[in-house]
Amino acid sequence: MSRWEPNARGRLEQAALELYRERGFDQATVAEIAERAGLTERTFFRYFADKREVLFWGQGALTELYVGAIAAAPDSAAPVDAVAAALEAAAPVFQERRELGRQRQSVIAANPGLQERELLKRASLASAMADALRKRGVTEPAASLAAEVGVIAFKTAYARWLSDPDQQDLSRLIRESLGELEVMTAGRD
Amino acid sequence: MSRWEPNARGRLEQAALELYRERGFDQATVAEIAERAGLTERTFFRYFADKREVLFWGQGALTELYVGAIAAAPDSAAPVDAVAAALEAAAPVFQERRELGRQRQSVIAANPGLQERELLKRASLASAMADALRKRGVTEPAASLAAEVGVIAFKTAYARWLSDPDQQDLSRLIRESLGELEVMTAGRD
DNA sequence: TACTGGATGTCAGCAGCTGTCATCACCTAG
DNA sequence: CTAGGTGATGACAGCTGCTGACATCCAGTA
Repeated sequence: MSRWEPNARGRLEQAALELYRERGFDQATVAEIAERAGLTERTFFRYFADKREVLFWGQGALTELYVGAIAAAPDSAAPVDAVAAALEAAAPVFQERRELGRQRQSVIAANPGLQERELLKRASLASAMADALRKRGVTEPAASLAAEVGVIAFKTAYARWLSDPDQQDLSRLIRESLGELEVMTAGRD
Repeated sequence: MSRWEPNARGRLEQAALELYRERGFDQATVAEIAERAGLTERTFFRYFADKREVLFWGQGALTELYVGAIAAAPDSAAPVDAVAAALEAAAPVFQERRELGRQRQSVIAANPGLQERELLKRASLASAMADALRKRGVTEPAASLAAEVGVIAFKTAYARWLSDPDQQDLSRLIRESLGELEVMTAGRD
């Protein structure tokens, strides 16, 4: 394995996920990850801002997908419906990598630091979707609230979809979660 | 300032907030904080799990307040209403320390690491409230969704209350946010 | 006075992360 | 074919957050 092997980032991602699963996030050192990928610790930090980020890289591209879908929603769509359309547009990306998703989630679930990072990613997704809604003319606080509600619905649906092997259709679960939220908040005085 | 001055934790909290504001979170070292408080770095880490936690200590007691209020809500109250009652029950705690809240938030807003920690605290609050709802017989996913919705409403209301000096009544803002959420999710098909 | 327990100090050490500079592979112009 | 340029990687030094282990100190109590 000489210098300049292709796909350094991918090798680092894979090595990290493996080591985090084998010995736990805290017990795996960055030096070990880099070694397994045939690189040095310094190079790891050139690709990823920190030891956690290696599990979350790719969120950026996903965010663009959500934002694009919101922008593409028909003018007549209510804020929550535009968000719902975006969530469903992104669903296939997850459907294609269910097993990888499961592995990632089990690692994250075992470490509070990783949960923090995931929450931050979710928050910045909500913020990006709120931006996209504002560009459609939605005012605050409706834009932010719609985005946050969407993120909650997705989170709930995704967790159910990952944990129940019988569930096939992530989009359906997303719609169901949004429906439950509607029932929930309705009928107050 | 000899050993055994009282209120070590309080001195550390104050010194930390001061230093974080003076030079930024990253530039302030734990050794400096401890020195300003008349203690050592090692002692800092006996009181706080890490450098961030010093800004969030006290959440535990607050959580008990929320949970207690949910448990005390009348049996007839819907899940969201029990949560709303809890949020309003805790509001006075914040009303009493508006200026401290502002300072804390400005420090947190300037540092992603601190935002992560705040999100984690919020998530664990939501989780505790969902637990409390389940003890009232609320089933999933209604319990979790109601708790999450409540946290969003509080966050929104608190931000508005902090940033607008004209706003006096945090409870009123909380009710308004919940109302907006209701309008938001209503009327979908 | 002696003893005990909890709080604090001291010291050593690892691991995450960063700045800096050298080195290497590849590309292109001449 | 060679010289230089460019971007990726390595090597090294250093700071800081955080932890374990053990010593030390103060306050109360028998």
